[in-house]
This record gives sequence, structure tokens and C-alpha cells, in this order.
Amino acid sequence: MTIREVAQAAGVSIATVSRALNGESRVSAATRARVTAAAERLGYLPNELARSLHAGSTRTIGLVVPDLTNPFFPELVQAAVALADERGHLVLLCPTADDRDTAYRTAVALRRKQVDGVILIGDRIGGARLAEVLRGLPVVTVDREAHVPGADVILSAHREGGRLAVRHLVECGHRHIAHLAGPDTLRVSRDRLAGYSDALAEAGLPEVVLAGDGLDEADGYRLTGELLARHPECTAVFAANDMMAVGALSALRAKGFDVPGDISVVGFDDIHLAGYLRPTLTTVRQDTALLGRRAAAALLDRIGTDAPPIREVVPVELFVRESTAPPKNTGGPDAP
Amino acid sequence: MTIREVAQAAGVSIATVSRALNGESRVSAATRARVTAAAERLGYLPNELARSLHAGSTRTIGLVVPDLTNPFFPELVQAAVALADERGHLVLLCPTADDRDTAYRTAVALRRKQVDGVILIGDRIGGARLAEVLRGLPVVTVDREAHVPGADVILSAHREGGRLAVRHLVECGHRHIAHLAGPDTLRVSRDRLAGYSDALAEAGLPEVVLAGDGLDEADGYRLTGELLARHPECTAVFAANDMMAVGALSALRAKGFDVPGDISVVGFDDIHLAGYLRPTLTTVRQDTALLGRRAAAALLDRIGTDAPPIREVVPVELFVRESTAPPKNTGGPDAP
DNA sequence: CAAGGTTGCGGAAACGTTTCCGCACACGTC
DNA sequence: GACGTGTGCGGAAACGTTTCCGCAACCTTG
Repeated sequence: MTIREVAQAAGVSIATVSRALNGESRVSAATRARVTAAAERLGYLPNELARSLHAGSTRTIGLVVPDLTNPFFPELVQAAVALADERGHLVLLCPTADDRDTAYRTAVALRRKQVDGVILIGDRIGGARLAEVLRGLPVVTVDREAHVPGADVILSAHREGGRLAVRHLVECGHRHIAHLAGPDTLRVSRDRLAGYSDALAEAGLPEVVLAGDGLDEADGYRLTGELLARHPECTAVFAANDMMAVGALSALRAKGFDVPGDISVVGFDDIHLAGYLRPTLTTVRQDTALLGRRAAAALLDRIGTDAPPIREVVPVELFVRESTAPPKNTGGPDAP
Repeated sequence: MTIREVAQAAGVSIATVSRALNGESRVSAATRARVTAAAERLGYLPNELARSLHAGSTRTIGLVVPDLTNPFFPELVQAAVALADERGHLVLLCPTADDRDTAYRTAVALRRKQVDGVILIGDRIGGARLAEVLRGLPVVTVDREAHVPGADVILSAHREGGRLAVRHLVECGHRHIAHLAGPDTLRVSRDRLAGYSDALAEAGLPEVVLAGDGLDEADGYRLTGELLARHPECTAVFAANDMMAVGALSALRAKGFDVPGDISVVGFDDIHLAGYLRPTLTTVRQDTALLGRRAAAALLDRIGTDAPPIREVVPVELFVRESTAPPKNTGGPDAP
């Protein structure tokens, strides 16, 4: 079903069909009616390929995401796609398994498809080859500093989140607050640690940092064991993420500690599980949906215009639940 | 960077460039070397739009999914995209919010983009208009019977899953097993209910079915209250999904019942939470990744060929955890 | 050495749009 | 009545490929 058949059916030229259907001026009401009727009757749908080839724009963007299995990403992806849709763009979804080569291959494929722009999510991709193949294309990176020159950067306020979490513990009255840190190869780990340090510096309190190789439950469990052995004075723990906090809760339960009676625990991420644990977990939530929306909006704003790259930090929010309370012995500000 | 510039740089015609880069025969080794060198040097990437326009195939498929926020879908999507990638296809991701109009709009957009095929996921979409716009295009529907004529159908074994869950309870020795059903407007609810009935019929046991308006925690909580009031003889509950099972656990805890001591509970879906509840939840897991892989594979198999539509049921698996045990009073087969 | 086949390559058509340019015609104006 | 002005429309170019067809040169074969 091509424009030619519509033209024939309406008894006009293809140029006129195109003008009539695109709302262009310079076409009489009568012929426009005939053309739209014919198009309707034949079920004509313009071939977007041909349109794009001519126009040099596909109204399609690429979304490169490490791993949808990680619960952090689906909401972000959903929000980004929804915003793109609102603004008339489709999204090519490309999981990369957080792998540099795959990311490069993907970028090449996206370029060949002539996408109008690319959103890059994830910490572990980048590199000169990637930057090279993306050169000249609008790019937005999410949750990592750009290794692609000229890219917009949308970040979650990890550092501010760490500060919020620890400030909450300080305000509860805790004086010895430990941090179960993630690997310092990850920016998020470093930023959350920095926030922890900020808050303790503000309050003039000492730091106790235990760093793990990973960010999962096992790391949290193990580090908590070490913590109890080496720093018995601590009455509160800020874990670098919720899964480590889950491990911490298990370890504390195993050793007979009450949470939050003996020790308070704060996590980071607000995974779904957090509200179902016993006790429910105080944690910091990233606004993943907003992150996705802002990333897509930034990209679409940049397409067409040649605005300078922006850098935007999306706020996080502290959710106080059952796992934090004033310390029993020392007494917090609210204690008698 | 077009093929023309490469041709000029290599001192040959564009036809020769095309042949050289596509591994076609009929081009001498010397010129091929010159051409590939020039292409490499200039960083030439073929414009896939033009290729597709000519070839009538975009190597792109559409993936229409209700809602990525539902933890059922991301893994499925990931697997489908991964398989498509393996076979050289890209994926346009289209969330529909489970809405008929959006699904229709989406289908139109995909058709205009000339996708080679479409995977439709979700229960609530369909309709004559959708079928009309998709006519002639390879379509695979996942987890619902096709309302699109000629579509392949990939299903999870919901009925078999219900049967497995209830058979497990029967084998534990339960004689009064209730079902907390979902709304009968949903095929999954009906199928799981059917499996429940199958297993009880096999065992010659009576049915006790309470149906809710939805499938969430609140429904599970409310129905469990009714169940305890009206059917005190029941020692086991099969909930239509895990969230209802979570509600059931809460209700039972609230009324002072021990799980599995007094009452056993089985869910369906194996959501992440299931392994973290107290007690951990016995449940049936759909193989969402396999569902996604099979859907994508079926679609790609169908593109090009004109094989007849297939119908495939992907097996489910029972995960026995802490929430099920033989009944205390009556004694199961293992009881003294 | 002529005839026929093979090899390597270029010209040009085709895919389906959009849009520029130009043509014909009607209309108003001097 | 000649002349601009504006309106409505068609022809054709262009977007960047792939591929068909044809042409020249070479090789084989009798």
C-alpha cells in the first residue's frame, strides 16, 4: 500500500497526496477530502523508512541499558520510553550485559539505524571506540559521569543520599556510625561513602568504614560480622545498598542483636523487599522514574538544537521505617 | 559518510563498494582490499534505512509489553531482546499500560516503521482494529490466547502449575484445600483455578473457592479472613499469585495461625520476595526468560518463511519452601 | 585464431517518501 | 485587454542503498 496507489485511487499525483496528508497548505479542500478518503479506505500507512531517509531523522532513539534483571532499571526504562512516546519518538532497547564490546557493537548498530540520539545507562561502559562511533550524535548518560565528550549527564544524588541517611542516624542520637561500603571501583560506592563522610564531618563524629568486594547480601553479612568483632561501640550501620543491609540484618539476628533496639540499620535503593523485611528497612530511594524521564527529556531537547551539554542531579529521598531508632544506652535527643 | 564518498576514495563505483563490503562474489581481491581500507579509514557505516527501504526488511521487531514495572516482564523482555540480538535483529520496545487504544496506536507506529514482526504480551489487548492493522505481519502473542488471527501463541503452563501446587498439598496429606482465585476475567486466573480443580478431582477432594476482584495483597488478606470464618476445616490454601499469598500470610499471622503448622500456603509466580518472607513461600515459578526466548525465536522463525502458526506451552516449576507441611491433626502420609 | 565463456566492474533502476520548481489557470487591478 | 499575483497541482530530484543488466577484457577451447 504505497502513496502511489492512493494517488491513483484519488486521481491525483503523489505530490498532492503527500501534501494533503501532511496538512500542507496549497491543496484545495475538495482534493484533500478525496485524498484522505482514499487513504482511509485503502488503509494506507506512510512508510516511515522512506520518510526518514529523506528527512534525515528517524524519530527513534537508542536506549542502552546494562541489565533489565536488575530491579533498578525497568522503572527507569519505562519512564524514558513513556516520555519519548509522548514526544513522538520510538525507542530501540539494547541490553549490553554491562560489557564494553557489546556496548560498542550496539552503538554501531544504532548508528547504522540512524537513530536520532542515544541514552547510555550503566557504570561500566565507555571508552574511546564508543565515543568515536557516537561522535556527532546527541548522547545522554545516566548515573555515571560522561566518558563520551559532549554528552549530557543525568545523575542520582548518591552523595546527598549518603548524607541524608547518616544525618538521620546522627539526629537519632547515634555517635558511632559504621559504613558498609561497596567496592571503590564503582562511582556509586564512592559517592555514598563521600556522603557518609560529609555527614560525620558535619557532626564531628569518627568514621568506621568496612569495604567489600561487592554489593550483595553475602558482603553485608560478612562485613557485619567483622564490624561486631572489631567495633563493638557502633550502634548504627549505614549499608551502601539494601542487599548489603539485608545481609547485615541477617548477621545481626544471627548474633542475637535486636534491630533497632541494639543497632540501627539504613540501606540505600529502597528495593521492593525493603518494606517486607522484619523490621522494615529505613532506606534512601532514588527516583528512578524521574531519572528516566529527565534523561529522555534532555536527549530530545538536544536533538535538533545545538544546546551545550547539561549536567543534572536528580534528588533522592529518605524513607524512615522500623530499622532505625535512637540508641538504647546513650540516649538520643528524644531520650529522657 | 555515504557509500559515494567511499567509492570516490577507493576510485571505484558505488556498485563495487556495495559488492565488496557485502562479501559478494564478482569483485577482485585487490579492489576489495582497497574498498575495505577506504571504508575503514573513513569510518563508513552503511545507512540501514536505505538498505531496509530497498530490501523490504528492517531486521527490527516490535515488542509490545503492558508494564515493565510489573516484575514479571523485565526478565521476559531481556530474554526476548537477547535472542533477537543473537539473530541480528533490534527491538523497538513499546509499553502500552495495558490499554487498548495505546496498543492500537503503537501497532500503527510499528507498522509505519516497517518492523518485520511483533511480539504482543499481556492479557488485555486485542480487538478487531489491532488485528486489522497487523494483518499480514508475523505476530507472536505471549501468555494469552491469540485474538490476532494467524498469530503464534506462547503460553505459560498456568493450569499445570495450579495442578502441581495443589497436588503437592494433597501429597502432604491435606484434605481440605482452599483456592484464593483471581478475577475470572483474566485467563491466568481461570487457568490456575482449572489446575486446582484438576488436582482435587484426581484426589477426589472437595473444592473451596473464594474469588477476588484483583490479585493483590489486599485481596489475599480479605479473602483469607472470609475463608477462616466460613471454612475452618481448611488446612491449606493455594493463592492465585504470590501477592495474594503475602496477604494470606499477613491475615493468618494476624489471627494467630501458624504457617505451616496450622495452615499451609502456596503461591504462584515466585516473586523475589517469596524467598525472603517468614516463612519462605512455597510457590510455582514461570520460566519467564524461556517464555521470552521462545517468543522471539518463534517470531524470527516465522519471518520470511510462511510456516503455519504454532502454539507452545512453556513448563512451570514448583518450588517447595517453608510455607507448606503436612497438616498437624489429620496427619499426612508421613505422619505416624 | 575465432568463438564462447568467465570475470570484474560501472550505469542505472528501484525502494517510497518529501519538496522544489514550474506550469496553468483564475482573479483582481490599472 | 494586458499584466502581475496567487492558487492548485504535477513532474522530477533527492535521500542511500542493492542489484540487474550490460560491456569490456581476459581466458579457455576447438
